Amino acid sequence: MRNILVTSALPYANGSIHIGHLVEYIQTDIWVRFQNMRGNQCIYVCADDSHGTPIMLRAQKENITPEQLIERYSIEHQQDFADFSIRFDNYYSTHSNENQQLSDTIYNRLNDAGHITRKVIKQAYDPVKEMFLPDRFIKGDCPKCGAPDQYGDGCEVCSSTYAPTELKNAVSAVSGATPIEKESEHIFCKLQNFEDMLKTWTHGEHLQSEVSNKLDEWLDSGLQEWDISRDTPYFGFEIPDAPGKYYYVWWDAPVGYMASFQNLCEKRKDLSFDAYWDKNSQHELYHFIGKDIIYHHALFWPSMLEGAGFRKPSGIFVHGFLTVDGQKMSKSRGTFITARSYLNNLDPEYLRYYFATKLNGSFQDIDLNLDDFLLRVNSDLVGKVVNIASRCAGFIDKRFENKLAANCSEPGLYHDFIDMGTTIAQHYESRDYGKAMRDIMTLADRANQYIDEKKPWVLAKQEGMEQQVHDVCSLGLNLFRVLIAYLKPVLPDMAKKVETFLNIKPLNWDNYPVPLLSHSITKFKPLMTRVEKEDIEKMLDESKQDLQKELPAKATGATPNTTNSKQGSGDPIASEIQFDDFAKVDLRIAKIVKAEHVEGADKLLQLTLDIGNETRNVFAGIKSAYQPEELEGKLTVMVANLAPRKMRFGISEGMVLAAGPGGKDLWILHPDSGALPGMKVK
RNA sequence: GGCUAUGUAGCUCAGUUGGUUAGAGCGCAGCAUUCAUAAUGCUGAUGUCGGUGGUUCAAGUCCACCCAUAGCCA
Repeated sequence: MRNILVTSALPYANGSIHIGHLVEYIQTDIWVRFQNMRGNQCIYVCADDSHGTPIMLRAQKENITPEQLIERYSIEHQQDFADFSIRFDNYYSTHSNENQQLSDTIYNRLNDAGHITRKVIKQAYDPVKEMFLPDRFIKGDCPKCGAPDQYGDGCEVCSSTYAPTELKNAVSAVSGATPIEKESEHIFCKLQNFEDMLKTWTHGEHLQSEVSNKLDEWLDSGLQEWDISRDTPYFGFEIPDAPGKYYYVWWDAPVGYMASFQNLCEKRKDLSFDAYWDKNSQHELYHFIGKDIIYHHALFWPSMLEGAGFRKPSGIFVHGFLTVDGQKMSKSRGTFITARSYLNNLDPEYLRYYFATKLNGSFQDIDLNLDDFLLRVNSDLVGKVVNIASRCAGFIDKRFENKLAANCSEPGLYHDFIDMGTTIAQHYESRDYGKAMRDIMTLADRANQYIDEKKPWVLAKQEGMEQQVHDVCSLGLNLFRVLIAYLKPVLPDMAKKVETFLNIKPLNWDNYPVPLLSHSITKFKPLMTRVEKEDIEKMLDESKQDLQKELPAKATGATPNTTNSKQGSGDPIASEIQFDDFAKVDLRIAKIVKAEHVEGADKLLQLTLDIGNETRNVFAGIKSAYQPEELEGKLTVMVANLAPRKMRFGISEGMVLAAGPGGKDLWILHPDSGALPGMKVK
């Protein structure tokens, strides 16, 4: 039995969990469940990351204490995780006694060993608010390209990086005052003392090769001293020998892993803190993280542990980011989806499965393509897997009183399924869940092929074929049981339902090699329903509404003059495109020759458009704003080369252009008089 | 700007150390089937493997440059 301690990165306690976060927690949870199913002891701990300037300022803005703020998010985060079946052994906070003590221990030991130094640095200071400003809280014009309203650390327009002092017309985002430069003594950790250790460690099979490559860049250019202190006011822990100085949030954040585990040890007598964290521990320790925080986990953290005489991680598993429909999550597109808005509309197991099909153990970004998501989940889980049980269970119920056959008719086939378990386990172990899912679906295909080949529904109509029907359907359910065992780390809720249906003990990785024979099962109930397109759309709408709620607050803060040009839309301008991109869209003047209601459609009008050489049939979602009579005879603009789209009421061959938030507030475009149908808009 | 990755069928992705006509799933088309939550089975079409050069008997795979995308730069 292996003893394994696993962590996911600590979510920051000033925002909600979104589906981007969930990639990591789902990836980790699957791995932990897999390890436990194998009979290993795998402990999974996490915590909220509760310190730092953003939390302090956010709490001030809301007129509450930071403690109240982080308590609120702690409750929310844990509820979200629980509802996605992410099962922590302990979920704690970095704002805890254990964390403070461990942070101090590590600091003191590093200090005693001469790894800590102090020097005076100059930093931006807000004279009104009387605080030093983190880069993110200074805004100004980019020194390279002049773009206004950029953060102090880098420009989002030309993506250059610079020091906040280089910003032009810099202002404090906290008070609006012009920052001044002020000196202060800071405390540094001498990372260069750990350079040799890190060079060895980062190439010692603890990391993915692409991560080692990335680290080489930093190691080759030489490590610098790391600034680990921040001046008061700061929400965090005061450094023992430095009044008014606090640990930088990235100091005590990874210590939060240890602290959470220590807190668990206080509750569970069978666990020993030292057994896992002692310098000579033989237990395994893994951190799952995103690719943005490699630095902190693969350079700083091992140095802290080494310097303080603790063990270093056995491995750091880095994953990529999530895109939605190929793009960064966007609030205006509704693809900035929080865990809660997903849960309000869709089954969490859909997402667990979909992420599993995409994850492959590298730090490539993964894409949630919503059309693909729907097809994939419905096809694989409902059409293939659950269907096996569904098509066999009826026979077993109606003809055999829910009792399985006494013998296994095709031991060869059954053993093929069992044998595949070795490969699938290897894929899980190496976090290549995509390959595991593919193998499982190949087996599901084989089970369906087998049933189709034997055709129990035909046998059932023949005299004397009862035994065969019984054998085929019993085997089908036994194959299904094996598939569910393989899927259990990904789909724990479905596995539980199947355990009830099959009347069996909880499945683990060893208790299925013998098929169920002469075994009584319970009545089959649908195990999973299909993803519905409308539910996805409802989720996107809900996410957009969340944005609308945020907007008014922002708008009132600005002066009327500057908002005028932006009024009517909170949508930020989309990312820059080239002329070629624009030229791809073929816009034409169209004459609305006919407009009519569509029976059964709440939002659509059916338009017949004349674009010169041809007429087009277009369904437009403008019923709430226009009567058909108002439109007939008018000219408008349409996208003429949009791929035709099959809708419930027919095929739509393009779209007309309109602006507005929706409902009654919707206005279609009209060209100035003189334009003729078919003219290209350019 | 530097670095690390990524770019393969409509979509999502596999492609081991360079080696025959480049694969899978979904989608699409046709046929079969109706036990099953319109779920299944069989057959089929689809690719300048981001671009340009180069190394080689042979390049999706190696090298150089370029383009696009993502992230990091304490």
